[in-house]
Amino acid sequence: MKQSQLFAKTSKSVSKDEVSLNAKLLIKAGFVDKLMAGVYTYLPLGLIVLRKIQNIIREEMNAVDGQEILMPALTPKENWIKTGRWDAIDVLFKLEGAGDKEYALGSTHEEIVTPLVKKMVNSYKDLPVAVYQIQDKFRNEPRAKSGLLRGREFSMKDLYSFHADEADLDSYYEKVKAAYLKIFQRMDLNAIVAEASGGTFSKYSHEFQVLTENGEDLIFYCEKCFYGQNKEISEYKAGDKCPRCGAKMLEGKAIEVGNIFKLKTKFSEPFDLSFLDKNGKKKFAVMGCYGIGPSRIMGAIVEIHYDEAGIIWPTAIAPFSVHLLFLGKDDKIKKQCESLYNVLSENGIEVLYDDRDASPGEKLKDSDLLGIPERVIISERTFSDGMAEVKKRGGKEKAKLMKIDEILKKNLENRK
RNA sequence: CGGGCUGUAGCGCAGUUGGCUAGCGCGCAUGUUUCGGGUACAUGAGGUCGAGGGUUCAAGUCCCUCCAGCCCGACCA
Repeated sequence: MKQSQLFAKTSKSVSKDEVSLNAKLLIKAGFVDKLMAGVYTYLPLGLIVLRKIQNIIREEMNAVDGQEILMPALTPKENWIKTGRWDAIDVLFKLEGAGDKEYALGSTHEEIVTPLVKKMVNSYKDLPVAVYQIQDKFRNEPRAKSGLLRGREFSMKDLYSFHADEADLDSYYEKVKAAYLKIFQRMDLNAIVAEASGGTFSKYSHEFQVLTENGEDLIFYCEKCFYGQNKEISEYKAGDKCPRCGAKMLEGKAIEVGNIFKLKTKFSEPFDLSFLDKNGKKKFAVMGCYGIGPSRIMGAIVEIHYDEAGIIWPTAIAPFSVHLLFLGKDDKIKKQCESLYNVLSENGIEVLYDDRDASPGEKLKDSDLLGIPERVIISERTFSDGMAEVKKRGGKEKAKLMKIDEILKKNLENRK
């Protein structure tokens, strides 16, 4: 992509009301635009990042036999009445339609997925089954805040699993837990699995917490084995011994990027999601639900991977893998730069090419701000013998000169 | 939802005890200039002063109501 064509531009300053780090950087760099408190537009670069996050999640959900579906965000009141959550969920957005019909914008989808699965499942032979979707959720938060971390409309992946018995739920639950850890690893996030309130159905749910000063949650975690508990339920204090390995427990602020629950039959009972077992006996399906917030992940990653100059995207979710800069005004050199851009692009390398007629300083600053992992500069200074300067964003290594065709070769290899 | 702060050009801000045609910087347009860390100069476009009401000869400025944004707290199924 040519930077001169990019719809969204960077800005030098950002509204003084933006205090949260992720909002400041993402707005300044032109990844998102705020429409109102807790509601954001994803601009081209931001949308690429969001989609990459969602795709990693999608791959890992498919790998645990999740089947992707897409349920409506607009949902009928009756379903929520059935479970008593029409009044119980105070962040539910409610609205009226034609003929006095009432609706809710989905803040979660148990009320929709359970009757859906009921239509497909009659026998123990139909179980287990797991479906998921990646969709915007709506929650009427009394106080949206912290940029992408707590919004009123936000991207969510929600997986629901259905089992013939609790033992099967338990083993699938562990599988999903492992898949979640893999997802966060792939995005360079160190997630701690923390025990949290399990509601009325099981002792604990599990939260995936990423340590950072700007986190909303307080957790206790073991410095060695990373066993963790949310402070809400924890009886530990900093300095206690870890019950698993005996090392020291620490206290830390963290962002919750995922949460998994064993719902058991809480929803299958009201919707009569039942099946006949081997003995022809009617049983309720046993359920689990598993959520990850891609937009919140995007915010969390910025909160963690940045420096004074801007964002430093982890490779797996960076909007582009190479930021190619042309500095100077020599047309011959610019042509060389352009042909490198063409060759890289034709070979499937994701390149953002700064072809703008802007000063070197401006291009370099913008490049830091955008945070693309590798920067390649072609200018008069480096151009002798077809050389270009290559530098990793955020790394400690110094820039090095490479032949232009080596850069191509290296990128093709990296792609494998 | 309670408490606090804020609202003047796209963004950042100034605007004195109410007083004339509402300014500055960035950005934007045009021209010249410069070209490895937001180059310099010139010219220019851009404003319901958050909205409504009130006080006054006169309101960006004072008063009331509302709206929006941010922060702290509560909340987070």
